[in-house]
Amino acid sequence: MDKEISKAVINRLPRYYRYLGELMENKVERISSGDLSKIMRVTASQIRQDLNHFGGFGQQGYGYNVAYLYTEIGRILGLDVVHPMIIVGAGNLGQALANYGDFEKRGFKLVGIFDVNPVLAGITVRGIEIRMVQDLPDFLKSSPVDIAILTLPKNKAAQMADLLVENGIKAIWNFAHLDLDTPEYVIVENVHLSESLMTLSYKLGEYKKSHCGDE
Amino acid sequence: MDKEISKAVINRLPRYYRYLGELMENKVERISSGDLSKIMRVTASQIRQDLNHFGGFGQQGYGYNVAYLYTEIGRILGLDVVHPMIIVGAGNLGQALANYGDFEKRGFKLVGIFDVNPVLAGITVRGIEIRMVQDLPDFLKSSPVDIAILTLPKNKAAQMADLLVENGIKAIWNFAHLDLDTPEYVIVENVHLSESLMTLSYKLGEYKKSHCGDE
DNA sequence: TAGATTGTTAATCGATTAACAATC
DNA sequence: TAGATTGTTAATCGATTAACAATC
Repeated sequence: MDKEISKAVINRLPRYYRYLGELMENKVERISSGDLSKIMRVTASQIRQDLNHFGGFGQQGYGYNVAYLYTEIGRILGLDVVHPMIIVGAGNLGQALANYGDFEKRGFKLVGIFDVNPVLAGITVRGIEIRMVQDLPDFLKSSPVDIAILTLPKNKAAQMADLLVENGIKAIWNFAHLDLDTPEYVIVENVHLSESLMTLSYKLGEYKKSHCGDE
Repeated sequence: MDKEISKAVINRLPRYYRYLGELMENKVERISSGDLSKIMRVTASQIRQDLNHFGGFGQQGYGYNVAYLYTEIGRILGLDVVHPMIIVGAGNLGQALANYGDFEKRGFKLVGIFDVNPVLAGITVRGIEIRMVQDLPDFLKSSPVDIAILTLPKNKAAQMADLLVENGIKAIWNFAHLDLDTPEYVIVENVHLSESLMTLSYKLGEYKKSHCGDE
């Protein structure tokens, strides 16, 4: 059953899901890979190839049923299941993520917020009280948590990742600016914002070089 | 001079930069591609290949001078130049990014914050007053801005991108959950947080399948 | 000089695209 | 049935890795 699907394919799945959601909002019932390819600006071949990793969702001569495909991709992405999450690091970014309600719609349910800074203790964000990390081990014993969102500064993130793993966390959404050194079974998804911004900066430099006659 | 460097290489550059910065902090003066490959968990071949796209930074028999390579990569990434930025969308995420001081260290200087919500008018974030988007065209006429950070909700982001482009913005760091439809010369770097989280969710599902005997 | 390590070419691997037979 | 469009195999393209001659 397992053919080991490549990272490139997985990364495209949420984008398909987003576009299918939009098609549904626009009451589009069916779509061919050709039409979808025009909207998404990828090749029809890639769409068919990608989807077929997971099964034949389409029908020759007809195309794909939008609602059906949307549901199926949602299921593949695990959006049909509730994922309890905690945020570790209740700074600006942690609080911003806590306040972002859209995650909940997709089954990502925030169940706890933790920080190391006593000043934050007891403050409530979106109805959830900020706890101290000392309480984390006990909390994890009594509440199932699928995903830990790590929004602590770099210098505290490494040891916190260790603590999370020791206490049974299997998946970390890492916003700290370092690569976590976790056991291979732990799933880490990095969001390195500063690296994204540097990539943008690089392209800007290329653009300016080509448009201002420099070099 | 231009051999069109692939996106994969560009995306790795900031990571090299980060590791070299850490080596400098640890007073490491020189490093070989072999040693760096062990630390970064990539092949030495890839490191040499990547760096050689931009010139010969190393020396046979010696390796690479850490400080020199760090500076050079910084220059390639455009970190030796100040990039004035504005934030458009002063919600939780916009304010969190505004408060993140590390960008400034790398030359990314926040010069303005804008929103459409009058309630936010006049509130100051990190010394910068939130302005209304009506003032945006005038602001851009009088102040040079390299990068616009778009942290508005999806339904307002598309038209705001148009407005930004009309007023001369050439680069957008897009946090809105949609693909912007901008002219080809505009540089767009997307940070689709919900898609990153879905990817994590997918992997979690795979993990659970393989460990809980399901399917 | 001898040893180390780069820069660079060649080989491999994987991902994308094209093509088309199967079939709705 | 005829036309459309998928599922899937084959061809192409690009990126990664290996190898090694050049050279510090």
